[in-house]
Amino acid sequence: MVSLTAPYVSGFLAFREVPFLLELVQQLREKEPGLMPQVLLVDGNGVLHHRGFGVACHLGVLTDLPCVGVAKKLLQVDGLENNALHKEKIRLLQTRGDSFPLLGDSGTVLGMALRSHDRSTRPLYISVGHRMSLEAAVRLTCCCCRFRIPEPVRQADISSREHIRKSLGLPGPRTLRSPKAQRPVACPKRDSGESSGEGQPPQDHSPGPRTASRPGSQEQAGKDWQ
DNA sequence: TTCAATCAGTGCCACGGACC
DNA sequence: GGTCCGTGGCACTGATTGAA
Repeated sequence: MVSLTAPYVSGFLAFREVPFLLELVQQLREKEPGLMPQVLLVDGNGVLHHRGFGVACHLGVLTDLPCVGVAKKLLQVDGLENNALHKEKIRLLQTRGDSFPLLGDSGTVLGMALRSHDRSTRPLYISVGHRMSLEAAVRLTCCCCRFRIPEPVRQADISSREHIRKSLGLPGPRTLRSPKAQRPVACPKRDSGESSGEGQPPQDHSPGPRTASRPGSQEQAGKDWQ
């Protein structure tokens, strides 16, 4: 379990999470070199980013491993918008493996929208992170999909949530899905009062807002799935 | 200048539906 | 009928914008 001290800033996810991911990759390289992944699937964007250098690029460059950015929502950069035309293109994705390029106003293809599962109507947004072509990234991601989310990312997400629950002593999933009161109030709004009240999760784990650190969300990706 | 509303990106969770 | 998964919605952040 790691504690994220850097605040979340939209578009700067890499600065918040990459140091921890890099450390884990380095630990793996030293202690279990046989388990080193050949490719990293990152829950985030690569070149599909405001500055063309998202978290997948950061991690790929620092680890020198091939890296793919897999986003679940469209990052609206370089003229890319989740508008009616985009939704129409999504609608035309009929079966698993169908995709269309994400062409920015600058004329460059920033990534691909991929239908990863027959039952899924929402695409994944694949972008190049490091040392990999877009076509290979799309093929690899598609091959990793049992469901909509690539299995490495999905398993990492499930494992991290379970780890958090155990660490915080929270009940398992779907056992205490109480109404909003149970939702952790990370940081009360400006003048909403300091009365945090009960029903709050333990505070010592989280130095800042959005503290529920998600250890191993991305880093697990490469470890478990090769 | 201050405050409220809005925006975009992200994480979390309840709900509905598919599958066994 | 129970379990599992995807989707949509809500809450959070900082930035931006417009009104008072």
